[in-house]
Amino acid sequence: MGQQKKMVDDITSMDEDFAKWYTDVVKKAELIEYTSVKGCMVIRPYGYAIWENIQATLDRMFKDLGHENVCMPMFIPESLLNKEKDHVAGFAPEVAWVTYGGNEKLEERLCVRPTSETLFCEHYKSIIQSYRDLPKLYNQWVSVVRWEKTTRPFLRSREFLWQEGHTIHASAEEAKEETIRMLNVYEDFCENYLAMPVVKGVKTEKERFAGAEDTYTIEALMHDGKALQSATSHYFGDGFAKAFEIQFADKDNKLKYPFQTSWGATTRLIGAIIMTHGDDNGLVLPPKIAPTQVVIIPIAAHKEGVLEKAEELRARLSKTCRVKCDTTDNSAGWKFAEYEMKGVPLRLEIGPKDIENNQCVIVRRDNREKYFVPLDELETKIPELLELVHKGIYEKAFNRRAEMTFVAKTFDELKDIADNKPGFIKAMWCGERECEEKLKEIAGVSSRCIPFEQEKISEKCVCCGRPAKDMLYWGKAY
RNA sequence: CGGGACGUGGCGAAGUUUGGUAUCGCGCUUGGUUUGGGACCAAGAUGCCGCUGGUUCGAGUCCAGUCGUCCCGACCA
Repeated sequence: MGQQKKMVDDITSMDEDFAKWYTDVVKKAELIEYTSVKGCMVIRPYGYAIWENIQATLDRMFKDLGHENVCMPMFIPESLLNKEKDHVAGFAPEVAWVTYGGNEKLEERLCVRPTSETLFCEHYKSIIQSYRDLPKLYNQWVSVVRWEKTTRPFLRSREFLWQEGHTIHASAEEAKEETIRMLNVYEDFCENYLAMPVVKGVKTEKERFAGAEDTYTIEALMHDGKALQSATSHYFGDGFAKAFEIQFADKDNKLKYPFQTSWGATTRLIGAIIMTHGDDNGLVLPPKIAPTQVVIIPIAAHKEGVLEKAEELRARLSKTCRVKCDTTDNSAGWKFAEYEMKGVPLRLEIGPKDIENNQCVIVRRDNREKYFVPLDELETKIPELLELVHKGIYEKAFNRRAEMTFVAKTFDELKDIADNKPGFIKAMWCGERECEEKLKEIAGVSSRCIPFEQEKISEKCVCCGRPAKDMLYWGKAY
């Protein structure tokens, strides 16, 4: 049997210190361990299993839309990184460089990829000649490195795992469609698999990805009222194609520049799950990505027949769900606390009394509701309960977001909300960068996105009073 | 990169002011009793006190440097 480590120290409560609560959960649920390199963490089996489930689901969604997986190198020569000037300006400050190979100093230093646009461009240039070669719908699952100054597990590490999709199309329209299609995939995934409501929209020019024409985002609201950008999708136009001289012969036999997109989601999603659903007892995992969906706890396991029954149920239920049976000799109470901390959606208790009545007790992680379930109904009841947990945590998150979303019509209102009420602020904006910067500087909020679902809150910009263009979500962000 | 806190068995801490035998709780090992909300008894094992140098008869403690971690800002997935 595995380790039987005891977690006697309580998790710091969220209200007391949210940041401490977060690191407590991350450590005590055994998701990560720190290493000797700042910002580089070990993702432990339980944490990695969550990522594998995220990965498996997204990968299937991508492939259903015709995307293919590839794998680019980890190194980018400096000259290649330098080709698109906005792009390099955006990333240069945070790249790690390789300057030696063995004992030899390299003639040209290599950066460890912070993102792979340049590599994809170089590759596309060499494989695309004709419109018949388009589109290419590529994706890769790799890690990237960004030398961040401040690091936090999952939310900001120097190396992180992600997928980056890179597509290239014959027309701008097709590329734009792809950008939105993938944004919708992320929204679908967050809401229906992670039970996490998101706001979908486009970034302002100031917040745009380096080298993109448009950056689309889904923004989620964490328990403490801070926003988290959970995935992005970029439309590049033909800017990269021009910088990298990618051209194709179209049907009319004229050389044209193709249009590109890129889109990504990272291990940050695990941080989002923790901070969206977690509570003072620890993690609460969305059933669809929980490594263990049901944990069986034998009660009075020394009594005759209990362990056998528990094991029999485990074998039976493994066809229905991801199930685990804890047969260690820790006390039942210890196990209850342990699996609550690990966020397992359902706990199944089976003891002598239950066996006598041919039933078991099932307890939901999200609200601790208790169900007595006849053993022969488990195959139907468990999927139902998992679905209820999914809906329960989605609704809780949705309602909390609604309670923490405020409307500001004037600068003073906005400042007051920003200072006193954590959450999203909806306010009108004139479109000027100056106002955006002023709100950041004076109220401490950044623009999260211009949501697709617009509301006309007022006619005037919340900052300068001039005629407003759009309604924006503002907030403090991770 | 600025401001703050910190580094002592696996984990969490005390000890540092005033230099003098390395402490406590948890975990771990063995045996026994327990088991429906973090059980108990007994016996054990585990320390380059972050690292380097200095002061001193003697340094976890004082001095200098260095590395790293966490939190709050600025920047970022």
